[in-house]
Amino acid sequence: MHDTETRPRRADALRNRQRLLDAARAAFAEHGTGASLEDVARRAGVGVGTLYRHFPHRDDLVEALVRGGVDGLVELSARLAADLDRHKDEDEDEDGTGAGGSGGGGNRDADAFAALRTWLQALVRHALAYRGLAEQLVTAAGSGNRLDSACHDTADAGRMLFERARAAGRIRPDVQVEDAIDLATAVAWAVELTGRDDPDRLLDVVLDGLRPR
Amino acid sequence: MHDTETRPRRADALRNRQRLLDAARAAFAEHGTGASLEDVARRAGVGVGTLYRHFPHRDDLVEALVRGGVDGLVELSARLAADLDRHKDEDEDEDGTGAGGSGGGGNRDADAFAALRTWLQALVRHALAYRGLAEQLVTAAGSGNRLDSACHDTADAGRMLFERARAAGRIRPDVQVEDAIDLATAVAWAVELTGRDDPDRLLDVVLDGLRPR
DNA sequence: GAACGAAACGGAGGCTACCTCCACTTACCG
DNA sequence: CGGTAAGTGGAGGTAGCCTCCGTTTCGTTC
Repeated sequence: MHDTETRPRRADALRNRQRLLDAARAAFAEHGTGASLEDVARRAGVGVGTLYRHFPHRDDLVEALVRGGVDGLVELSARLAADLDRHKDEDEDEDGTGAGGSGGGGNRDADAFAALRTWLQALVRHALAYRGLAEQLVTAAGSGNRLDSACHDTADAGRMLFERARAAGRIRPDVQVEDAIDLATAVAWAVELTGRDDPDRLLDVVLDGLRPR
Repeated sequence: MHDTETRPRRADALRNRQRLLDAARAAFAEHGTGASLEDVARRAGVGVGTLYRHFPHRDDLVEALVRGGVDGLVELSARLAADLDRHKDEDEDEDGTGAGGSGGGGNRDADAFAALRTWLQALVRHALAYRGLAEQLVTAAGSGNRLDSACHDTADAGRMLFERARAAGRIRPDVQVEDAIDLATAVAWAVELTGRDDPDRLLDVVLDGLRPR
């Protein structure tokens, strides 16, 4: 194994890192993820060199700001999946049929899709946190970036719900998680650029499209 | 009325304009619509000043390059609509029922939707002509740009087919043409950035979502 | 075919942003 | 304290944007 011996960062470094994050949050909120990095450094009261030391690429900065949101999505997915299991157990307790197959149980199947829906809505909201973020996210996916790993986490979280919905027979057979996530992100992008007010209507169209006919 | 007395452009101006368009086509093909305008001027063997004289904004250049495609979309829409009318007449000749209402005639209704599908596929292909074009297009829509008018033309062309499909009962009541066009463009965007090979599969998901349940 | 005015040209120059590099400062440890 | 690795800052090179205006060229008129 590699020597991952990591001694604690110096106090000033920690302080500056935090200042940079705060400054970036403000700058991105104002100008989108494309905001000037020199401006970020200026707001943080720090030289550009320091910024690039802490965050070599813009994506690293974006990742740090978005990390919390990603964790939230992962957590949400876990919670929704757990709810699904709980309801499933209750169903079995209540009527004892071991019917199981992908054809029948209306309520539970509907819930699997509803859970996916809830999660994808959250994903869209997440991608709308900053202007330009949606683009940043799709671009990062598969680029080995720091942001890329965030995308992986998101994709895994989504997959869990997606496969349950699929097992419940609520997903077109020719569609993959990646399709669902990319479409949701694309919806966020469209909403962002056209200044629409309700992301969910567009997303509902996509969601309907995910279902089999 | 205004004095729109327009005397013919000078020969060198015409020549340079053409060179700029050729250069831009090449540069955009290579680097997307975000290509360096100085590079475009260089390729055209012309000073930047000349470029900006002919095309004050990047959008003007994009619009000029894309005009042909837009006209194609308008034409396609007209042709598809005409075909729809022709088949409708034939149906009436064949079985004489004036049933008309939006509920029944399977074939004709399906055709109205198929026509919309064909057209939206063409729209996606159009938005994929250059990297970055999809974004350019949604951004321009509603900005009074030169490109904006191209978007209007496109939207009008789409509306014609869309409303026929709606009249045939093949469209969810809560969806508008703009939604369909924006979603198609968003699909183009996603395809562009994720490097997918077949735009039509993603688009089919969206198309299914446009239909009522 | 020379001369003239309008039209068109070109590119220097002033911005802003990106990112690197390295001489300098500073926190931490002994 | 003093040594040193860790951290800092910002000058400077590159590139792209767009404007401005002195110079060139076209087309016309006599």
